[in-house]
Formats: sequence, C-alpha cells, structure tokens
Amino acid sequence: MKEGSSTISEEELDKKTDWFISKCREIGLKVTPQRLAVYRELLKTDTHPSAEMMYSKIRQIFPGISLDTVNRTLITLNEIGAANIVEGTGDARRYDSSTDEHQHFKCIKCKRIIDFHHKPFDDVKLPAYINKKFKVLRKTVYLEGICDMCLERK
Amino acid sequence: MKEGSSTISEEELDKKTDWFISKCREIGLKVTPQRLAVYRELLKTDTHPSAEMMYSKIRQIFPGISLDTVNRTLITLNEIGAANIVEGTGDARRYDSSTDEHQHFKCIKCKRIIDFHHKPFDDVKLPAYINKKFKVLRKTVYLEGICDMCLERK
DNA sequence: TGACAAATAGGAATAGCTCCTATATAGTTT
DNA sequence: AAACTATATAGGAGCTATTCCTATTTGTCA
Repeated sequence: MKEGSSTISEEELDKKTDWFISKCREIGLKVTPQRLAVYRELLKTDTHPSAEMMYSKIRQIFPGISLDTVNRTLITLNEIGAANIVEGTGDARRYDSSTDEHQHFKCIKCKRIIDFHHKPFDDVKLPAYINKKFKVLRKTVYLEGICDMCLERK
Repeated sequence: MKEGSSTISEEELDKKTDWFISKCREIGLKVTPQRLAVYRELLKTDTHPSAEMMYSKIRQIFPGISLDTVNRTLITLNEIGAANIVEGTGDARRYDSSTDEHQHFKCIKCKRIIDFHHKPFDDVKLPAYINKKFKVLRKTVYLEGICDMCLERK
C-alpha cells in the first residue's frame, strides 16, 4: 500500500520523461514545458491529486501556468495513456500516473485515495459476452469506506 | 445484462416502498411525498439516471418538486442504503436503486451505464490488511469502454 | 390538535470544469 | 537561422452540477 509523497528516483523520472517525449512525438503532440511540468509533477506524487491540487503545485515552479492548461493536459495524459483518471463517486476528478495494475481505496470522509494491489482482482477474466458486445478499455476495482486516520480521529 | 426501462412489478414496488417507509421511521427520517416519489421513480428505472434526469421525470407526476430536493434525496437514499451512487470518472453523479451485487459498464461516448453480473468478481475476498486497516463500506468493479450502439454508429 | 424538529422550494452561491479567442511557440521547412 | 504553420497557451467568460441559505411548510409525536 502506498501513501504520502512518492519517492520516485531521478533515474526513473528521467526514464519516464524520455518515454513521454517519444510518445508525444509519435502522436504528434508538441512537447511544451507546461506538458512536461504537469507530467513530471504527477509522476512525483502518489496522492492522486485533483487538477486544482496539481495547479497549486505546478505554479510554484511554473508561475504563469493556467488552470485550464493543467486541466487540458491531465485529460491529454489520460488519453495517451500517460495517466489515469481515478474512479470515484462525485467530487473533483483525481489523477494517477501509475500504469501498473492496482486498485484504489477512497475514504469518503477525507477523500484520500490509497493504492493497493491484490492480484486475484487482476486475474478475474471478463465474461465472453461482455468482450463480444463492448470494447472494454478499462477494468477497475474500487473500494470506498473510512480510512485508518479517520477511524482514529472519530 | 439489463438495459432500457425496468419492468418492476407493482407487487415488488409496494414491497420495497414498505421497506423504505420502515427504514425511514427506524432512522428518524420523515416520510415525505417527495422522498417517496424519488425513491419509487428510481426503482422504476434501470438507466442509472442523474439527478437532473430524475428531476425531469418526477416533475411530470410531482410538478412542484425542486431540483435541490431531488439532489438531497438521492444523497439520502445513498446514505441509508436505499440507492447507490454509480462509480465513474467525472460527469454528473448517476444513481442505481439495485441492492443486488452486480457490476457496471459505462460507455465513454454516450455515457450509458449497463449492469452486468459476473460472480467471480463477487467471490474475490479483500486482503486481510485492507479490512484490518480500513472500514470498507463498498467494493465495486467498474468497466469503461465503448458500447455496442456506439461501436455500430462509428 | 398543537408544538417542533425536519424537510421543502426557490434562489443565490460555489466548484469544477470547458469553451473562446488573441497571442505565443514547438517543430518543420527553407 | 529565419520564416512558417498548426498547436498550445493564458485569461477570462460561460456552463453544468451541486450545495448553501432562508423563509415557509409539513410530518410526527405528545
């Protein structure tokens, strides 16, 4: 289970940045400093930030960026597979840069989202009639409840 | 897989209405005609409506109701276990009156939500460390992709 | 039936995007 | 390296979904 700030290594960050640049070029997206900043900041966190959270963060290193750009960029990242929108029930969209298969737990009190990985969930195959009828792009398992911190606080 | 309008029987509707009334009394919620109307209309559909969709529908039989009441009521229904908020990634909240275990597929083009039930998903047990650390109130499996209708149209 | 806490209608306010447009710039072409 | 052009951006307007506010109404219980 991962919580708090990420500890991604410089090496890993550079590797993913290179991948991202190639991916953009491949698709024909321009590699703008804004895009790079959004992608790299998202890589550095595992708190599943909202667009607004990313905006505050990025403004510290890139003061002129607009919220609209952050929003558009996050959606773009999701489209090209460089990030995912975390599933949930209402509230602001939350983003995740992890591409490894994993699941989410969201606290309905503090809205914190915590990653975990339980292999049996990955292993369940979809029924054939679903794959036949629909084009499934994403399969997620999502838990909701009260987190340890909120349980204690109460 | 269920699509289109529900075919809930009068009998079933009455049974659930009785249950709902007891539940409200038990918790100390007043049984208002607005609450009953929202609950009963939600029971009659399986299109996973948004608050706005419910509002249009209910206004036909209850012209004076306000959108705020519909919104508040749907949230209340979710809180007392008389309905669920469907998981998703953005857009307006969608609601479901079904209490049976099942899963959702959402079309990212037309936003249609379709129920299905694949027992292996129910059977996966959560890892012990999750249940120990968090109070899990809900476990959902959510698929996203392109539905049959949108695939054809393209 | 009267009292009162809870719920409602209606409108105002807010949050979270998304759209619009003039300007700027990455990537390409010369 | 200058010019070109399709994209991308900043900033603000606009929009959608939801929540808040408050005067009024209404279930529920004594």
